Amino acid sequence: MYANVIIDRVSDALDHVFTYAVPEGMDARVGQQVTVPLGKTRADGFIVELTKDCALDAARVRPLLGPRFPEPVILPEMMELAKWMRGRYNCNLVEALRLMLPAGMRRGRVHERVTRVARLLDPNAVVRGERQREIIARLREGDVEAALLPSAPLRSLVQKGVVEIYGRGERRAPLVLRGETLPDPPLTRAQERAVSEVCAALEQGGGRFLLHGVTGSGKTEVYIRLVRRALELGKSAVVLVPEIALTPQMVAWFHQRFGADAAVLHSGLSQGEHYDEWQRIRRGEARVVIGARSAVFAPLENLGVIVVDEEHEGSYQSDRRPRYDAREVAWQRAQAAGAVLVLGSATPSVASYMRAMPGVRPENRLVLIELPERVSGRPLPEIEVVDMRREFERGNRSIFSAQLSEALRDCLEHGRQAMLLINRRGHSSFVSCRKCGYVAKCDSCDVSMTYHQAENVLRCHYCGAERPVPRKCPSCGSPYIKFFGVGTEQVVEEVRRQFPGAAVLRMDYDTTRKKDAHAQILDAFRHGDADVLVGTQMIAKGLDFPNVTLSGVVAADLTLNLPDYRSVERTFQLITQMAGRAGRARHPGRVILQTYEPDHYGIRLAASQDFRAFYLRESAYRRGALYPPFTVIARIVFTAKEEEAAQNAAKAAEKELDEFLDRGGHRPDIVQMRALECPVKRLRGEYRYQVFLKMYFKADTRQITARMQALAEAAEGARAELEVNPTNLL
DNA sequence: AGCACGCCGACT
DNA sequence: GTCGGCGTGCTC
Repeated sequence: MYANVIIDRVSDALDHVFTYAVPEGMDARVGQQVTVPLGKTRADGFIVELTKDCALDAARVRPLLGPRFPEPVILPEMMELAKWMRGRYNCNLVEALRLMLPAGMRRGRVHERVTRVARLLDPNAVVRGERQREIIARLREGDVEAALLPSAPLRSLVQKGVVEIYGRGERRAPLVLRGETLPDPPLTRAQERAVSEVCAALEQGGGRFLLHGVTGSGKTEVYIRLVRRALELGKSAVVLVPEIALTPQMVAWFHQRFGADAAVLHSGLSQGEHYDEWQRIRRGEARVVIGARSAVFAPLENLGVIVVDEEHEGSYQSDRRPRYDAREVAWQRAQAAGAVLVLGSATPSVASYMRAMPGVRPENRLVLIELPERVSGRPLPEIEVVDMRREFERGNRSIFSAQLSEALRDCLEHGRQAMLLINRRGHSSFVSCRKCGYVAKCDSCDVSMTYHQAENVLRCHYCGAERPVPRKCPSCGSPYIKFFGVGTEQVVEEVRRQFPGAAVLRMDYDTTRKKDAHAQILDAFRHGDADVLVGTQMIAKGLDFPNVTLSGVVAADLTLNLPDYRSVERTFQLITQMAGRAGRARHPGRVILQTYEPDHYGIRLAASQDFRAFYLRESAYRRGALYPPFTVIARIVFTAKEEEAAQNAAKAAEKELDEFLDRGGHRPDIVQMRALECPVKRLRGEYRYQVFLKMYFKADTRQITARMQALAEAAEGARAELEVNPTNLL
C-alpha cells in the first residue's frame, strides 16, 4: 500500500504529492496527518490518497514514519474541497488544508495566520556579506517580514545569532454564554412558506436559495427552523454570519435555541477554545456550527444545510492568502455534500440577485424566496429624501436639514430614540488652507488626514499615523486653516448644540476599539441611557432597538462617489439597512435621507425601496460598463519602498502577461489590460502599482489567473499579490 | 520549507 | 589553498 502525501510546508516546490510506503499494520486513511522522512530531515504531511501500486521507481519510495493521530483530521470530502480551492484560488493544497484545522493542531505550535518576521538582535554585528549588511541596515529601521528579505543571507544571519525570526499573530478574547433552550416561536405565513420550500429541497438532497427578506422579516427564525429540520433528518448545519454580527448576544441566543448541539467558531476564540469546539464538531457532539467566514470549513459530516446570513457582506471574502470567498466555498461544499445552500439578506448583492433572475443557467441558479413583510406587521417606514442643495440655498449652513432637526425634536419630545448614520469617523475629513489650498496629507500614504476632535489630532485612516493639528498653514503660514467634510464627531457635536438636553452616544471604530466597548455602547443605548446613537455603518446592520423611531442618513453621498464600481450598490444597501432600524416595534418609524444628489438612481430607488428596479438598473450599468458580475477583474498589486521598483515590477509583469495572452489566443475575451498606479498610490510608506485586467468569464479565465499568480510569485524587487474580484479596489 | 551542492571572491 | 557567501535544485 502506498500513500500520496502532501507536505505541511508552504512552498511551491512542495506543492505536489510525495509517495511513501505504508508500513505493515498501519491503518492509513485519507486525511490522516503523518510524519514522513524528507531529504535529510523529517516533515509532517497529510495523506491525500491511498493506492495499491505506485507509478514511481520503487527504489525511490521510502516508508512513512507513522501517524500523528490515529483519526484522520481532514474528512475525505474536505480533501476534495481543498483540491477545488487550489484551482479556484491559485493556492497550494496545504494552504487550503490549513484553513480546515484549528490553530495549534499542527505540531502543537501556534498556527494562526502568523507571518514570519525578522528582528535584529545585534545592531553592531560586523558581517562580511554585502547582502547581509543590506539586511542589517533594513532591520535597524525596524522589523521586516522574512519573506521580503533574500533567504540565503538571512539564514546565515539567523545562524550567527545576529537576527532572529519570530511569528507575529493577533488574537482577541471571546465570551461564550450558555443558557436554557427556548421553544420555537410561531412563524408568519411567509416564513412558513420559505421554510417548507427549503425543507423540501433539504429532504431531496440539495438546492440553492436566495432568501431576500426585508429588514425585520424574521430571516433568522427561518434559518433556525431549517437547521432544526436538518437535525431531525440526522444531518448537520453551518450558519455563517459576518464577523461583526457574531456578538456575545448572538452566540448566547444560538445556544438558547440549540443547547449543546451548537458550536461557535470564530477568530476571537483562544487557541484552546477553538481546538475544543473543533473537536466537539469533529466527534459529532455538536452538529450545528455558527461562525464567521472560516466556519465554512467546520469538520461536519453529513451536512444538510449551509446558511450564509447577510450574504452581501464583503467580509466573506478573505483578505489573506488564500483569498477565498466563503460564499463560493459554501456553494461548492453544499453541492458536493448534497446539502442545501441558503444565501440570506435584506439587501442581496447584485451578483447573487442576478443569479436568481430568470434565464440563468441551472448550474448558476439561485431560487429566489421573498419575505416581503415585517414580522411585526409594521410597514417599512417611508424614506424622506432631503435635497441638501435646497437647504444651502435657503441659508441653512448646518449639517442637519430643517426636516431632520424637526424630526429629531419630535422624536426626543416623545421620549423615543434616534439613530444617525454618517459613514466616516472623526470630525472633519480633510484640513485645508483657504489661502493657498494646502491640504494636510499623511506622510506615508497618498490620502488626506482626518481631524479627530476628541484627541485633537490629525489621523490617517489608512495607516493610523497621527499628527498635531496645525494652527497656521504649514505651507504659506496663513491662519486660515479650515476643516471640511463631516464625520461622526461633528454629528455628535451638532446634536449637542441643537439639543443640549439629549444624551448622545457615538459608535465608530474609534469608540469600539477597546474590548467589549461594542457591546457596552449597544447595551447602554438599549437601556435608554442615551437618546441618540451616532455611528458609522456598524450601526446600520441588523440591530433591533424597539424604541428607535427615527433613522437619519446624514450624508448619503459619502459612499456614493467612491472610485469603486460597487459604490452605488453599497450605498443602496446602507440606506436600506439604515431604514430598517426605525419603527421595528409598536411605534411607526421615520427615515430621513440627506443628499446632494436626490436624482441619482441609487438614492431614488433606495428611497422608494424598489429592490427589483434597483437591481435591474444596476445590472444594466454593470453590463454597459463591463464590470462584474458580467466580467472578472483580476489584478496583481506590486508594493515596494521605491516607486521605481513597484512600477518596474508592474511593467515587467504587464509585458509578460501581454505575450502570454497573445500566445494563448485569449485576446477576444480580454476587455482591458494595463499596468498603472493604484488609486491610493502610496500606503504605509510604500508605493503601489498594479497590473489590472478585466475579462469575460470563459473557460480559460482560470488559466489566465494562474498565469498571473505565477507572475506575482516571480516578481522581483517588489512584493506582489494577485487579487481576483477584490472587495477593495484601492 | 530546509538542506546540500557548487561556484565564486577573499583571507587566516 | 580553505572558508564563508549566495544562487540553484531537490526532496517520494
